[in-house]
Amino acid sequence: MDERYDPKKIEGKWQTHWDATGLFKVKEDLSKEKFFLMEMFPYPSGKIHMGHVRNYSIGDVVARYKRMCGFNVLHPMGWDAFGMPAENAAIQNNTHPAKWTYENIAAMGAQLKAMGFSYDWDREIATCRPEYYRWEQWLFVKMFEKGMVYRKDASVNWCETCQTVLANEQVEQNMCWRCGEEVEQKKLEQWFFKITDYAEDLLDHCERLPGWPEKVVTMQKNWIGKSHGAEILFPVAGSDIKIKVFTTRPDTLCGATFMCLAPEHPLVELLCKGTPREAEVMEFVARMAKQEKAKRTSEDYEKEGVRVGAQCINPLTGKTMEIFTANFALMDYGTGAVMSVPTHDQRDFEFARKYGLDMIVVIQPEGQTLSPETMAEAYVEEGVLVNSGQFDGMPNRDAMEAIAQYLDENNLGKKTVQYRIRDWGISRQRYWGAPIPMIHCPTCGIVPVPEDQLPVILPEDAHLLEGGKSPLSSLEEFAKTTCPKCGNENARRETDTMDTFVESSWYPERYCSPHCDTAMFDVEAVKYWMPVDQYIGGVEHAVMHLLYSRYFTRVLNDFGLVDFKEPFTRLLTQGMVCKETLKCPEHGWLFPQEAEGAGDERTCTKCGKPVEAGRVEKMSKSKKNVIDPAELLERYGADTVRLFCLFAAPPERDLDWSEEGVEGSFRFLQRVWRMFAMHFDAISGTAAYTGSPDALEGYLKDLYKKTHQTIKKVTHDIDGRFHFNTAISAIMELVNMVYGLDDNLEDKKRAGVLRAAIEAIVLLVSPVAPHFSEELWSLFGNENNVLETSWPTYREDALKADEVVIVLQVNGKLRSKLTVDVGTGDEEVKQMALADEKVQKFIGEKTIRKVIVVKNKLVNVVV
RNA sequence: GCCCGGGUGGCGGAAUAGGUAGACGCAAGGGACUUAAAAUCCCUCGGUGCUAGCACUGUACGAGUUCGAUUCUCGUCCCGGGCACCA
Repeated sequence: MDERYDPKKIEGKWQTHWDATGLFKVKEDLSKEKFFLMEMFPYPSGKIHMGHVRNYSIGDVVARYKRMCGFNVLHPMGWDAFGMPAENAAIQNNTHPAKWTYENIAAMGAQLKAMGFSYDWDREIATCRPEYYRWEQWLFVKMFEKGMVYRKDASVNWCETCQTVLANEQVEQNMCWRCGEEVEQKKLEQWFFKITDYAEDLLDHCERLPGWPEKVVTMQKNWIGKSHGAEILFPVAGSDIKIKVFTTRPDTLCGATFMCLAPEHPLVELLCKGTPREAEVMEFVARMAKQEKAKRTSEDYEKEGVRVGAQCINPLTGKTMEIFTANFALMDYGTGAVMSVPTHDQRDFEFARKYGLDMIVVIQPEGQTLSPETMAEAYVEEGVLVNSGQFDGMPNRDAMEAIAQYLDENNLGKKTVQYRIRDWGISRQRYWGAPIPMIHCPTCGIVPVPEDQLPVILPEDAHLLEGGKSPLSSLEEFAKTTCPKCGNENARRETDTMDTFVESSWYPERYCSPHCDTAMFDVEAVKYWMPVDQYIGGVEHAVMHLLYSRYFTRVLNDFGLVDFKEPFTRLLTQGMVCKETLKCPEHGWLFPQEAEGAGDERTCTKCGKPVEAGRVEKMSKSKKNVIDPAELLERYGADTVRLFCLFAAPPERDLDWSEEGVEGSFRFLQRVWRMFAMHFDAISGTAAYTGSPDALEGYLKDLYKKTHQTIKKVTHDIDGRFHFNTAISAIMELVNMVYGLDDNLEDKKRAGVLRAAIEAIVLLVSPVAPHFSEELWSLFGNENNVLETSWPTYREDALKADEVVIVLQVNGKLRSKLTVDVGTGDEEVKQMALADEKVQKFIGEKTIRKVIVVKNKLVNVVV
């Protein structure tokens, strides 16, 4: 064998071999226990980045480990292939989104193969292919027929730069999540999925996701945002109109002294119409429509409102309340109307002070008397009701229930719950997405495309328009159609496409039978494989993608297509890949090669100014701190890159990139290779020793035990815990021990024990460095692949040590150590401890008050 | 503001039913091999003090529980993330 480990000589060879023998292909096999492992599929942006490498390296370790443990492992990969970057790139490079996308898929697929990931590539999917989105359209029609999809004219988030509508989740700090442009409001006819119908179920099952990180579950719960309260009707003075409000504090009802309506509330216009206030109110409404969302996020946000010129009646006290329209009242939460209780709500308090409105205290804290004149802020704590008629004296917690019940009995309101989550707006005014399979007929209205006419294929000959606007509406060959119901020839297709989160909401199911052309998926295959046993991806998808997937699974469940509700049993969210940044006071972010010198002394090559070593931050092009996996692959090979990604940090934590660390990982593989080569002749003709440790002695006995202890540790670290860094550490320790081999060539069992240790090392490291292990494994003369070999097992009798070190403490401080046989009696150990010279010294003249003995661990003498 | 995480050597990180703090790796220093270098192998490596073997001290900071606390409790500070006019 070669003296040196050269990844170039072995990685390509084994990749070809694995591919040719179909090693990674799987099919349903009822005789085996299944394990469905998925990593989040990538957007085909051009080439893979370190985030992908880390994510997929983690996944591949689990896949290979589970496979060796005897599981039938489904480990697929695909492409989240629709989306805006393709359009942007197409406009920029004068190409077509499809061409750009398919080329990227080919390039990135080759890179993933070069990483040696064990995907069943026969199951590869790309969401932009009609074979895929066809079934999404099919489901859309089914959902439409069942009333799970609807269309409404809605005020939506509009990004002028991207010329498209954004979902609430795609708006961050009122900026577009992709381009950073400020988001405006625009009214458009939109398609919505009724995800709110499932709000309660989605929330409820949050408690039943024990395999998910708590953080993600919490974020989902916050997003759904359930609050308990009551709906209350307030009659408008001198009219039949009643204003419905939602409140979480029905106990404060008697303190409600005014009412605030959202500017978009239909009653605002109705109530002010024909009054002297009309002009001012409508001016306010128009102003709010323009700036409301932008104002919401500004720091120096000011509560403001105008009187609409009408009053309503507090249903409990009969008092007249002024009606306002105010900027902080939101039309899309609750009922768009707020009963304002200035004494017990800080926002209402400020509003009332500003406009000089009445305040009535209705909750009195124990041992204190609040009065509206002297209050500096709203009282929001617990207390007892006052000024509330029949409810006076009642603790406010009880009053919530009592008042709600009273309202219900008198038809004035009812107990209810509200959710923060809104229906999922899926319409996108974009080209590169799945067409919404609907037809607008002048006579029949909205008509779904019949099943036998699906898929509605996205025309690939469309010319993209400057500014990113969708060309579909102006593409007559596409838009013009006949109504499938009445044959009207002036019907037009829906030209909006679907949010790309729709595609990723059901791709696990598709992986189970990716070539099924008679249905969304083969129900039996899904029954076998689903749900996904382990899903791995970035925490940035904690809300949107994961929530939508959970929702879609429920929809499929309602259609009887799947028999489960939760798609992902276990979830691992891995941390980001970060690297040091460099900043020049004049030239901003610098590439590493733009700085000269070392450490804190570096200077900018352009201006000579001292370079500030910035913080370690997530790799990004703009900060010029990215590492291209392709270069690493070329220099070190896939196994080293994989090893470093797994060794440098536990998966859920951020990983700090270190060039020296990669170098160290490479050195480790080199070291193992050398160890193997060094002992190869001595052990190649021998079988690994598998007997009892008691038949061995000295170093060989220790090495044998260390081997089995390592197998146990690595197994436990990988299985469920995912602490690959400590697993690798353990293997390194074993390797170090083999290096410390004392050359007692006389011992006949030497070769066998050595072989046992080295075989274990090769197998244990194989999920991390598969090509490397495969090569060494084959040098042993094995015919089968490592992946077809069983994961090593350990002997219980080889785990326990013969002797243990007992820590001797005096008053809790370490003073000495003692080596005794395992299982030495407490009393004997205690006597040995007391007789210890150093212990004696620290006891000195003092009296022994107590001696604590912990078996096989320590003795603590208290004086 | 509210809700979650997290603060351990020069660095990445180990160790928690409370029981030797710093595994493993990186960086650094020393030695061996070599004509030399690279590569490799071995050793040292939290801080302070000296009589060089010890002693003291040390897991963000301050208290507490305990024979014993990185681990449990309370308070403070800092960092990261999520939510935030949600009625």
